[in-house]
Amino acid sequence: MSDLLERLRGRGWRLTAQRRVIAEVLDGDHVHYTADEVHDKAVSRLPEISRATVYNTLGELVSIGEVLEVATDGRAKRYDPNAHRPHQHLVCSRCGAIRDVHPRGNPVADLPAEERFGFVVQDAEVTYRGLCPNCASA
Amino acid sequence: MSDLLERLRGRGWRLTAQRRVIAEVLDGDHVHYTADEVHDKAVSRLPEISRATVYNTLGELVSIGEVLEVATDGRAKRYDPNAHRPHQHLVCSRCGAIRDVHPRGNPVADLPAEERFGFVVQDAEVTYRGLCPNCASA
DNA sequence: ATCGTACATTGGACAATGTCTAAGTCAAGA
DNA sequence: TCTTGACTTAGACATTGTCCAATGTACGAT
Repeated sequence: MSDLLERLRGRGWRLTAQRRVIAEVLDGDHVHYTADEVHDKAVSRLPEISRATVYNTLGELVSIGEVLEVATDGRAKRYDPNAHRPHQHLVCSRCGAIRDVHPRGNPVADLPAEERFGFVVQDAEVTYRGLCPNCASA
Repeated sequence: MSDLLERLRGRGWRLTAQRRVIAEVLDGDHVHYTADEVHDKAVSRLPEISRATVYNTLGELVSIGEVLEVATDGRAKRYDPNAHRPHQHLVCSRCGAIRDVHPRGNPVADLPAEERFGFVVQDAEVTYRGLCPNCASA
């Protein structure tokens, strides 16, 4: 994620303190914060950053493909900085914990032509559900 | 869906006019309404039905497994009456149209043990994304 | 057939998440 | 350093969902 700011500058983005802080918050593996969580963490580094900026910036990062938007539970969307390497998600149905996972094979290939209804299928998003070690033992 | 009311009675549910109307609205294949869409359609048959009843009833139908809850886009959840036969969803990224589809194989089998992080994996939900015939030709 | 009661429904307040706008601020090129 | 257009801000507003106290009603018991 350290070079995200460089990539953004290459796209003509202005490098503001707000964008720097948001990029820092989104750094790491298995990071899947909601917009408000990103905002909370950003506020602790830059107290006057506004919710609107966080929403705007996340939306822009998603639309240029630097961040993935994940809707695992119909509640708030979560933002995943690991957009450069394809992966899927494993979610605990009890506590909501999320891990990035890499299944074998290509799910799109498993959809037969006669099940495509004339759609141009671009990709597939897989959400595995189960119980995390903590919740399974409780 | 015609026998849904019978199954509900078997579970000790009271058969109210409201529940009957909601069951009627949810009848059919490729039905994926949001709660408010269900409410709108129900209102046209039973004008005084309230939003709270629709939300309550949908929530109960989901918790007993008669209806599936689908979060395809992080907006409103959609409700799928085809809970008895396993299937996945194909969504148009442009207009949001949804079809039920039946891929080959079992996606859970494609997740290697070393990618499970100690989770007890119960099932997998696959969302195929692409363009529907209308949007693809436009 | 009617009655009593536990269950269902209602409306409206509230909560959570997300969007929009007008006005002020600032990064970066000239 | 100046200028300017992009960025940020605060807060109003929109959408989706939840909760609660008051009211209504389905259905077994009488």
